[in-house]
Amino acid sequence: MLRLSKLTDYAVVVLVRLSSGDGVQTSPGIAAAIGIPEPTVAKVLKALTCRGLVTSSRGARGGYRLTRPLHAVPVSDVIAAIDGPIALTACVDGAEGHCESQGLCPMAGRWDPVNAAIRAALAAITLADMQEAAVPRAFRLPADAAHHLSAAPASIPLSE
Amino acid sequence: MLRLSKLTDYAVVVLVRLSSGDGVQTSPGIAAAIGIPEPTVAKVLKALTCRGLVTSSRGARGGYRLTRPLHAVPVSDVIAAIDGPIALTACVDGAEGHCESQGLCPMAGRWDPVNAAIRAALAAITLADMQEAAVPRAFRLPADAAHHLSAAPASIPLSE
DNA sequence: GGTAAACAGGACCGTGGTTGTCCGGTTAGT
DNA sequence: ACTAACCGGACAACCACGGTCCTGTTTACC
Repeated sequence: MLRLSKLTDYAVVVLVRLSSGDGVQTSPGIAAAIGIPEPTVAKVLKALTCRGLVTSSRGARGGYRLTRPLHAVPVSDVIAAIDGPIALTACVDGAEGHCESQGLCPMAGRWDPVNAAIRAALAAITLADMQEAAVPRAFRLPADAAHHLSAAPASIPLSE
Repeated sequence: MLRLSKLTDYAVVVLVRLSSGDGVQTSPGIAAAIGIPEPTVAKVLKALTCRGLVTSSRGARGGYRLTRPLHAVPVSDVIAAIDGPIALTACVDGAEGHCESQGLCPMAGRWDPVNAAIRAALAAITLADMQEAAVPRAFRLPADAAHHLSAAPASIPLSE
């Protein structure tokens, strides 16, 4: 299914949340606002900080702040921050010491154009694009909504 | 890493192999030619047959044959055959009864443009494009090639 | 100066999906 | 009739991801 890590989905939600509000926002505060367990939010924010998408202030009254507005953050950056480099297979660029055993591999490097195409596609979409995209599909709570709430009260699957 | 299933990689190799040679090719024959265990090749071919990318002839002298030339097979078809529908998250199109718990989910449907972009990118690349892509990078056997051969003799990681 | 709030950076398991294999059944040539 | 090959499903081992927790370290406030 070309699976994207769920953490990446969380990251997008967190970043959008961070864009609302002017000051710094704490990890527990964000977690409460978007309904994701705090440790998970913290892990996401940690990764985003490493990649420079957000800045952190330590100590009491600390928190996180966006370094760029949403329209300057391509989705590819978020994915790269959480999932690592964007590549469909590990057989790319800097892959050394693997693959091509006994020279039989007839596909060495063939995925490169595919990877490049996907990278380009993801770089062209910013978080602002995603933010203004189809919201109407949300809030269509089906009849069994209560069932789901009781079934999984703690974790809130966002785009699951 | 935006992981693509390894089976999909195999599928590409299998299809390229099928394009060489005029008649039908048997599953064991293909397996021997590309160095992948036969059961795995059979599983891949099974999925490709279901999606109509190859046709099968049963019985003795049976085998598989391409239904389309490589330049008419977009990568998206191969991925869809093995990995299922192309979507970064399960929160798409026909996803029902999940997600949007208690209406908190602020990102419902936001991944749709991203999915569409990736689908378009993958549909624009055919197996012929991949076939004629960078072969030179192959056969650059490093010094420790022998080590790898002895380390993993049975399975041959193609684009791993 | 002390305390509390918040980030930093690990380590830690449970779970689910993928991988790879195997088996019996069916079809069609020889 | 026999054999070669596909068909369909089931099954175990493995690995990565998801989620949690714990121990520092930093900083603001009392």
